[in-house]
Amino acid sequence: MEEIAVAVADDLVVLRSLGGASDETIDRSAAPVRLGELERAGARWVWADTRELYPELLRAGVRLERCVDLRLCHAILAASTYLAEPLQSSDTFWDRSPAELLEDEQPTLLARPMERADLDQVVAEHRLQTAAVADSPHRHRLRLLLAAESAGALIAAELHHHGLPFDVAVHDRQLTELLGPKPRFGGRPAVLEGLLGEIRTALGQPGLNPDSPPELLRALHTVGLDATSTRQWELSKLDHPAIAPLLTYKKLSRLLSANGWGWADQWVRDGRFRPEYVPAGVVTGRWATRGGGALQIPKLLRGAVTAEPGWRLVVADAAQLEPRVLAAMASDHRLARAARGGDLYQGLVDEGVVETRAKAKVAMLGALYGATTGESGQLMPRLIKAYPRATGLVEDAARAGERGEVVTTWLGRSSPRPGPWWYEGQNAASQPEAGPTEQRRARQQARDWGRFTRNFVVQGTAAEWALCWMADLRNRLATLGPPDDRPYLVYFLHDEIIVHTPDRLADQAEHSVREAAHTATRLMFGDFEIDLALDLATVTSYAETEPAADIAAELETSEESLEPVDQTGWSAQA
DNA sequence: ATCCATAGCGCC
DNA sequence: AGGGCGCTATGGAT
Repeated sequence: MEEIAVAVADDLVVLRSLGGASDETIDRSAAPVRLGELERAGARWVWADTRELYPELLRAGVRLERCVDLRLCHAILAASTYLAEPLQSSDTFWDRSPAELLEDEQPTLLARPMERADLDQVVAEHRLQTAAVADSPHRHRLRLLLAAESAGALIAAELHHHGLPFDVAVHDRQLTELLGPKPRFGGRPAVLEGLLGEIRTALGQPGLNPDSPPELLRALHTVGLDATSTRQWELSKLDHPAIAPLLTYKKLSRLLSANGWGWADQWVRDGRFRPEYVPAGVVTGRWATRGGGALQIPKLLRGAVTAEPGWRLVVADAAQLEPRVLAAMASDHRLARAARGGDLYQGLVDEGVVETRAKAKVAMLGALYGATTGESGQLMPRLIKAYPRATGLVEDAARAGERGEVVTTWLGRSSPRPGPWWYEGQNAASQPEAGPTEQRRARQQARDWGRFTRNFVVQGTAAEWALCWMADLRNRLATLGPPDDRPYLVYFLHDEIIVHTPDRLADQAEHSVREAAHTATRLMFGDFEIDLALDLATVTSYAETEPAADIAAELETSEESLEPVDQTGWSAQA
């Protein structure tokens, strides 16, 4: 496989085969054709930032199979405790994280062009990274992580390029059903207007604006309700005729402002919702998104996500991904046994750890998030007794965070350190003259950071699994059908994917989704027996998955066949 | 007019 | 008094 370094200037693209030496300079407009040729000859692309060039290649119909996104990889390697020596670039160009760069890109008047690396910088950084990884005691894990991260960069661009099929007519119908018809000249829809009247009457405040929390709070006080906030869960405990319409109003008003007609006008074009995906936009390695709030499409509106005629949606999510990943990380065979089958929480009940599924869920999430009080905190001792290895792993991560240390995911993404103020606070509190307030605050801050690091290792490793899953899936799908008529990814959200597939290939797409999950599990955890169960459905509308998934989670356990999987094409295996 | 922090709620 | 986000409206500050 030939590695080709790529640097982008304004109108030019420079290529250098890392096996040879001579550069090739082409017009940017010629890049799709030239890169397409080299791609077919088996190139792997090495560049500073996938976003520099890949979107326009996609627009020109060129899909690439493999790349190294040096900036994303640098961010990992600059922090990873898996490196024997910290990555030392003398070139500060690479110090700027992807997230930082995105800040710059905010659509302002001063929109600066993206900072660019030249070809020598690209080649030097690639050498540096390759050498650093080769020296690492965990080189296999790091190579897998970097391959997955880079594949993610390609996938993110492709997801944006394709967009999620979204039917604005269905969306309009749903909104109309819930809110009343779209107001023709602005203003509130009829249903909201009606609720507003009820609220104002019940509270005796004809001019009340319930969208203003302080104003609403004052109004509640005047009718003798002593609420301390206007949060849903607090309001719902109050007994007053205004409460019911108020809660409905808040829900619908939220829906209107976040995902109403205006939202659809702004974000849906030509039947596709195209958020921008930001790989590693979250410190744990999860992706972020920009635009349209793609991380929070309300379940209420998922019916508007529909396959095109002759196509279907394969919707899959990894059930209870985080506790399963934790079991594998900790080699906790007993937790892995509870995870066998579709429902890990039910597994805890069957193993006699807790009495009900609901308790199992609360206890497990409490362990992952660091709950100390309430029902979850009460259940912790039983969880610790039953699963000392799994709980021990997250406890260790929490303790490390409380000491201000760095923790690292399974494949090698390390946590940031708290800011200087955090260490100063800890230091001050440990002095003999420190006051009780000072000490209490420092302990609080230590525990807060511990909860972050506790969750970091699990959330981050789950994100790695999801990346491996998607990367392998992408390659499998690329082998099905001709380019214009084959399944492709259209959505990703932490542990859930949607594939848009021609009807006739739906079965193969489903199969690929399962196989990719097995591959991801095997690549990350080798022979450790852990079942990463998928909830999977082929549907016409995204909404069809919801009730089924809920019922399945409550009542059933689905069996997964563990078939052997073959070689993967995207990861750097040793 | 524009920036910023906060409250609140949606998702995992 | 549970981890991670994005987004909107509000209201005070500039």
